[in-house]
Amino acid sequence: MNQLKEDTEQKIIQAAREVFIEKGMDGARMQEIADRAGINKALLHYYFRSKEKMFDAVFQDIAMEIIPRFSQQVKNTQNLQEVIGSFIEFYNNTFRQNPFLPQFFFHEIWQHPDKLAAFMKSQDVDPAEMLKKNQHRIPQSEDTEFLGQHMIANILGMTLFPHIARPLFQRLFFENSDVVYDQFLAERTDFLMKFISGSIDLDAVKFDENPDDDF
Amino acid sequence: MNQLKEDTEQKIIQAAREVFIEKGMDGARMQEIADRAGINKALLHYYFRSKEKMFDAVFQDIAMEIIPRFSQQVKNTQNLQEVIGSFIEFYNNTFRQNPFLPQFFFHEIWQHPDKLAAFMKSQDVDPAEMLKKNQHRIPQSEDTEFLGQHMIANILGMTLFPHIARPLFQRLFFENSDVVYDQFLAERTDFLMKFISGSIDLDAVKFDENPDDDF
DNA sequence: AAGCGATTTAACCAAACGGTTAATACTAAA
DNA sequence: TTTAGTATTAACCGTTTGGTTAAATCGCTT
Repeated sequence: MNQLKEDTEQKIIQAAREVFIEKGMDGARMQEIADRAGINKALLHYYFRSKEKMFDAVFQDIAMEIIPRFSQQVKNTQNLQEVIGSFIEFYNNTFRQNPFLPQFFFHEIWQHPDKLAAFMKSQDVDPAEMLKKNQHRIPQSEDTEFLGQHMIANILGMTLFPHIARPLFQRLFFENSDVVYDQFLAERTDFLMKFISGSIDLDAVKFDENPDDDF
Repeated sequence: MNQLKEDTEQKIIQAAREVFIEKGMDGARMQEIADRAGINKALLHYYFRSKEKMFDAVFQDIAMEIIPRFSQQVKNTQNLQEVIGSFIEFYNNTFRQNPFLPQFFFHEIWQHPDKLAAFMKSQDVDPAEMLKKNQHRIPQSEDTEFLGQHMIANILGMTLFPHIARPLFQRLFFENSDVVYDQFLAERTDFLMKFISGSIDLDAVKFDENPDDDF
């Protein structure tokens, strides 16, 4: 009985997860979640009292799955190269399996930033503190006091972008081919590592002086 | 009369724009749009037949405002440095004024990618073609045939990220201070230009070997 | 097999939603 | 000032929505 209960709860969470991620909190319908879970709609309210509470549970479920796994992966690395490498690989794997996930997270970032930040704190995930701890190892720049923040933004941005913009980017630059895009993503880890360590010569890159090109 | 008509139409579009951007297509309510425009709800259907058509109009309105302005700004530049510079500046300005805009675009990217791609084509905005035109000026790499795509992803990612993740990023790394974050954004153009041209020495950046740090 | 709490369902509900209608107010031309 | 078309509104409508309820079913204990 207890086993069955856990079972249904998991079926519901799984279905809710799919729908919430694909459609967003507002676009999701309780009926569709019930249908996908293969149960009656009233059961949703039996397990989770309201749509909002259900969404929170789903979010927690997802975050608990992603954040600690990522956190541990980073912990086991020591220099920047390693961090970046495992970081990019982690995201490539995660998002290839769950394409809607980034959009889902960004929606939360904008609609409930405090809740999200509080959740991270509650899980002892505190990037700022980690930055502070390593401040003395980051070279001082006369240009900025935010070198660490800039670099984190760079790495996150470059890693995430091909995933969060995939549908458009794939259409614009890869003839909408999944295969080619996956190839592009696969070689990206190496490319970024080289790019970040400054070994790619960009002075050679010049744009056409012909002014009639679009974009 | 014609003047008044244009007036109300603009009032509606303006209000709809706000609500759609803040709440998304699904989260937006026709009543709220009417309220913000200071008119009766039925008028919305008088000008735009349905919610969906109204959303399309709003989207077109926004896209027509952003894309050509950006397109022109890029056209007037010749080398990569200039492109990147004007590009970053453009986004910093645009998104500081419309913080919800990136989220809005990404939602469209995932929910209606074909519509978006078609719209760009209809506006003669074709980044792929521009890339092809300049292919011979991009250095050939033995590692990848997608150097151009990688670089565009890098620049877009690094530029956009601090905007699309702002609520969380600002809380985690800037004690949620608008002033400090704006300062961070302001110095970012310079930082990125230097970073991209490879003049920032990252070999000096090493992470602490102490394994008990979070993140 | 009877009893009992936990689980599941069909039927229902009030509120909110996008959209319609019919009547009114406005504007400009005659 | 009448008239005709446009713009605007109040009231209404059917549907969908998240949520409730009361009854049925299941699984276990005695």
